[in-house]
Amino acid sequence: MPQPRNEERRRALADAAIAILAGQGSHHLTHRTVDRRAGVPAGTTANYFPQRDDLLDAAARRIVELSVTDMTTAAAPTQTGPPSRPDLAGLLGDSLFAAATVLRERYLAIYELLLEATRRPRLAETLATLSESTVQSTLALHRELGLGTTRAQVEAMVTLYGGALYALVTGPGAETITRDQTRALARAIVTGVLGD
Amino acid sequence: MPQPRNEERRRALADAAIAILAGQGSHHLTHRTVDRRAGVPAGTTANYFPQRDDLLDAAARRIVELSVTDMTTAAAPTQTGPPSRPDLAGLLGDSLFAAATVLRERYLAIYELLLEATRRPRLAETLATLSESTVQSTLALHRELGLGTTRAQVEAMVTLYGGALYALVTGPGAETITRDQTRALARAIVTGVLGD
DNA sequence: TTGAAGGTACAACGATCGTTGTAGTTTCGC
DNA sequence: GCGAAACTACAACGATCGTTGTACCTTCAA
Repeated sequence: MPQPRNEERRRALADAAIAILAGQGSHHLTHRTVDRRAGVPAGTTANYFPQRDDLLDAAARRIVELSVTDMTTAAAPTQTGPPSRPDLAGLLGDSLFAAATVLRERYLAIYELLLEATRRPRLAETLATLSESTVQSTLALHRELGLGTTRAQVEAMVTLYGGALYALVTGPGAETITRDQTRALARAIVTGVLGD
Repeated sequence: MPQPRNEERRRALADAAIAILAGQGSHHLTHRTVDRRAGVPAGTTANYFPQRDDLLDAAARRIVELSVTDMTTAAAPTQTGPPSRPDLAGLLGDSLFAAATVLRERYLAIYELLLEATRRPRLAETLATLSESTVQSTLALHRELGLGTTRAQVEAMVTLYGGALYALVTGPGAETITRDQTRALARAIVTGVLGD
């Protein structure tokens, strides 16, 4: 066999699916629209992901892959110095800003998929790994910073972070988001959950 | 003319549309599925809301109507005593619990519509009134409680509240939500935004 | 060089979509 | 009562949907 499965093309199709989810919504995510967006002959997507469920799951798995890559590379260059609480809020605020602007498309797709996962156990399972990875990665970061944050606290922060991001990404004026705004939200999240 | 427009039937169709949005998602919201859900002859929904856009907007306007009704009736029986900060967090926590359980269907529909509003200015405008009403009502409540909360603070709290609700409503185990959990989230929101 | 296996392109199925048109029915001003 | 106006039911349009089947092509083990 040439390749067991054409992974490159699978990735391209999944990326096209993500772009459609963010740009047109799950209502317009079909085999044929993915074909057109990816610039492949009609029927290609149906060959790779015969059921619509397969297509949704492929988009979700691609998003998990992208997010995990981002998390591991972002965790790498943290210097070993002892950054304190304000740094944490600043870090979180900048992360929130980036997520709401540069990564807006990806998160719009995530929120589409999360809603769909309400009725699709398979999707829910795939996306659960994303949530778990985020908690794990955040917990590791806090440990690295010498903070004694508990898992429950991290989960609360992740919940509030993801929620605030939803509001930012879907809210009016998604182009008018400022770093001050996201920093204020992050500060509220950090002090609200961690105290002080 | 009998009635200028059959408001009762419009309401029934909008309610059916909301139920479908929450239960099957916007992908399955069609004229015909609304007909079936509402138990009316095929074609009825298309008569009342000829374009799909009209149907989405009708669902959104119905949700605004229901929510505003809830807010005004909930604001009524507040005794004039001076409840303090912990009461506020408790109030918000209980409200969060109710929203995530009894009102879960409505909020699932809202989050579907908010995502759709990203590409439909008309929907965005309708839903903006819901957000504005919530802020206004919350601001009035805080004034009534003798708290000097600013509009920016209320907006931050509403953002975090709506976001936390999204996580609760879409997250795994939507049936395992506890009042302790929502109270803890509410406390974090209140202290995070208001300080202390 | 051959053959099996998987990748690829494309046609086609019935079902459903969004939308429009058109007869019948009901209601109320006159 | 009578007629206009709105409500109602239903048929139908072309387009697209999800899905399946089928030929052709490429690649590599034998």
